Amino acid sequence: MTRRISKGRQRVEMVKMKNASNLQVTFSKRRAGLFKKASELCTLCGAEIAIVVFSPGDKVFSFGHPSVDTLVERFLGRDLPPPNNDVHNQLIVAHREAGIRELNTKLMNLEEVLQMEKNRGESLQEIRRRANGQWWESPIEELNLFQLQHLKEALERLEQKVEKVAQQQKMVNNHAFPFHTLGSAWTPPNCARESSSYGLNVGAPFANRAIGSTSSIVPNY
Amino acid sequence: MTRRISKGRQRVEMVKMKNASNLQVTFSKRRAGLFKKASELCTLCGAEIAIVVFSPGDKVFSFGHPSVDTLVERFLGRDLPPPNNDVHNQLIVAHREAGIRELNTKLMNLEEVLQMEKNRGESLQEIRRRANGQWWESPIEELNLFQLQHLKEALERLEQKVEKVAQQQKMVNNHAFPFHTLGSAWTPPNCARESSSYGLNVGAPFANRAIGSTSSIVPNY
DNA sequence: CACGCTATCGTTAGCCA
DNA sequence: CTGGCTAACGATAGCGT
Repeated sequence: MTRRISKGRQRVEMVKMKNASNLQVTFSKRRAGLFKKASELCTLCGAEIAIVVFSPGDKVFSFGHPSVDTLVERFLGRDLPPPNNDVHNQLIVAHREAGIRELNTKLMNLEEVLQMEKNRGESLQEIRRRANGQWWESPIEELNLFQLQHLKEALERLEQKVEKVAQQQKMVNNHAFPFHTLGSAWTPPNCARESSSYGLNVGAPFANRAIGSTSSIVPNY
Repeated sequence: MTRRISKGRQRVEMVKMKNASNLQVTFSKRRAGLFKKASELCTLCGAEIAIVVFSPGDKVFSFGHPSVDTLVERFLGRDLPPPNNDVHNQLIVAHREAGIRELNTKLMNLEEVLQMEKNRGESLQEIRRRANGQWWESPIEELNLFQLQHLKEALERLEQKVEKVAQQQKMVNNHAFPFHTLGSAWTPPNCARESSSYGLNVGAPFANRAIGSTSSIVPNY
């Protein structure tokens, strides 16, 4: 402390942005911040938000609540009735009349984690897709296996994490858990969705299982 | 000041969220903050971001750089080559080697304004669309005229604003203005784009002119 | 390289107009 | 309801590890 006493680094007007690697770090951090903000807005106000980010290196990251596709489709004109309106109303009502903001905050944290995993998974998929033209047609079963092992590990860790916090929630809350938000952001591992979901129409093997590992699977090349 | 001295409102763990109207205000403010963050991320790191927000009242707001549709289409698998890569590289290079962060900051402010106008326009369009089922088939030419007058006024004000700041930029910068970002966020008034752009496929008359007025056109019913 | 720390800022809830 | 103000809080750039 007191390393740079008063007007230390001072972020002059905004940041210094030294070089490329620094820019990459900034990008990652700010992207995380953006997704966190979006998550907060979702949970706090009951909004539905989809975000798609293309990094300068053309990697893709996305945030979606309840899902990017759903919202994009709605945005593209399909006026399908506001999907889970009942659930949403429940959510908002719960927000208004119950005093369980602590639950809310913790839920936000949870969803934040889930989103980050989600986006990691997506970028993994996207990176692999972009890395070599049509990798899914070549013999990469080993690689798949290797990464799938990491994926499985990550999923298990994540599941434990979720379970743990969920248990704590149960402890705190006397009634049934009023928030159904997790269900929309989290697709169970054995749930088979149609293949036109996340990175889609590339025919990617483990498409639309938008969950990734906690680290080291997605390099930032 | 000193009204709530030490632990005044204290935002206990996070916000109080008294009632519905308060929630609405919070939603608006935080949405603005989210878009600002996105804009910053775009300009700072040269990322391309699309955001679609559905409010609890099912109003739609969107942020897109360069445009929501472009990014959504790219996200939906069309692997069209990174569009204006040259321009983007110029941007990044300029960011790295030139010390014109002041320009950058001002540009961010400009883009922020532009985005807000953009989103106002979109939500206007969306609201009118949702308000009565198929309003574009009824005789609303007067209304259109009325709103178009406001729109025109707003556009002119905005244009002056942009021109003014652009002039200032020219004054500051000895070289050619290196940022081409505005061109992508701003579609000139007389530019005719195809009708499948913003709110699209609803056949809305002034669709995809995603610029709105500065205020009072979009009610928040 | 990714994560933790911290001073420094940006963001925002609550008001008020 | 939009915009401004202020205190409090959150986000984050830089740096260690």
